[in-house]
Amino acid sequence: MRHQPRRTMSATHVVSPFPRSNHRHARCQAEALSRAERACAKRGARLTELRRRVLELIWDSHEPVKAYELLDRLHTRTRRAAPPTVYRALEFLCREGLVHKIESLNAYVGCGAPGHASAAQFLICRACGTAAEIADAGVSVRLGKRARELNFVMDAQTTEIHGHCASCRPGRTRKRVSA
Amino acid sequence: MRHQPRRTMSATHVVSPFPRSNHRHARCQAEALSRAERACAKRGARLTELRRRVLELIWDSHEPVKAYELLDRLHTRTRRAAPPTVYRALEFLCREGLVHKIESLNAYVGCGAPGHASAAQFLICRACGTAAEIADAGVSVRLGKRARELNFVMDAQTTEIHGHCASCRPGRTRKRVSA
DNA sequence: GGTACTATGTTATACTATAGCATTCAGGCG
DNA sequence: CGCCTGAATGCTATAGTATAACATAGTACC
Repeated sequence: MRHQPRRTMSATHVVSPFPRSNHRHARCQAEALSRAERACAKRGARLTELRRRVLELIWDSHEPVKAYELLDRLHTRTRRAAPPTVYRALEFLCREGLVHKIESLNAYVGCGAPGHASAAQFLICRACGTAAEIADAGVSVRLGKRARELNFVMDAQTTEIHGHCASCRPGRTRKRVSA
Repeated sequence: MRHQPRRTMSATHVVSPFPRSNHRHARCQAEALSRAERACAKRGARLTELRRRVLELIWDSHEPVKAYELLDRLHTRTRRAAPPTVYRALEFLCREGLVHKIESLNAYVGCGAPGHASAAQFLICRACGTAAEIADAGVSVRLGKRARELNFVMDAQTTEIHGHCASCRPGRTRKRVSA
């Protein structure tokens, strides 16, 4: 679990920020994998070679990836993977909280804070495709309150925000972050 | 636009409540259609016979409907509709704010308050499938604030909550609402 | 009536996801 | 060790969701 340095503890964590153009993505990806290793070890979940490879492919960038793109990139010299292969790996990774599905895109993105208690919200740039993950407890608590008022028992929430990130604001020269 | 009677004006509207088992759905549906007629008339949008029929089918219940279910129900004695027919109608209805797509279900549900300014949130019951729509300005404003902190320009937000509605709470005899 | 535009029809196909069954692999246990 | 069991993967087929591209028909406006 990674915390941003903040002056005061707040209810909002930026779990996965929009990466700076100069960020060392290799390190970012390696850290994600090692967090995943540790999380699985702790829980006795089996992060097999295949699952690890899929997770690594997902962390190749900060853009949500389609299942069939993963499939294409999974092939070895000898053989080509079939859809259930990747969907099963994705199911595992989502179940273990290592990956989130972005429903509005039918795509998958690595979770910046596996094991994080509260619900996540995503900001997705229409221009560069990058997704940032935040965890604003205020939002989830408030949604929980609204649900309770309707006698609704909430067990999952999905919040996805589309728009333009700082690097892709209209009027700015589009500065696509490579990873 | 329909407001619930409330003691105090609040930032949260229940746009489409979970219907009571005794609610007169025919009236509910008719009102939705007439709201749609008026909204389109005001904006000069053409609510054609086909589009109206699709909207009516969507309002046959408070459960989000799949595009292919609509397709099945659209057939006339003579001919069967093709996918683009229904997808185009759905595109229009969504564009005009008469229908919302529930991304996590790939399904479509009527909007209880076309023309409503702020973003909507949905509560969807896993048991009976019914979806309620609320518009909690607090949630959307807060998300907007979070976005701004990241220099993100938001232009759409999706919030979907899954769980169990009052009629389907565990321990209660499941009381499925017909419409 | 002609023209431009919008809407619908139609065929084909792309994209997303799962069912069902065979095979392989890892770990527990006699 | 060899057997058993359950989990993981391989594999084929198919279900489910959505759009491209082009033809035709309806509508509005002059």
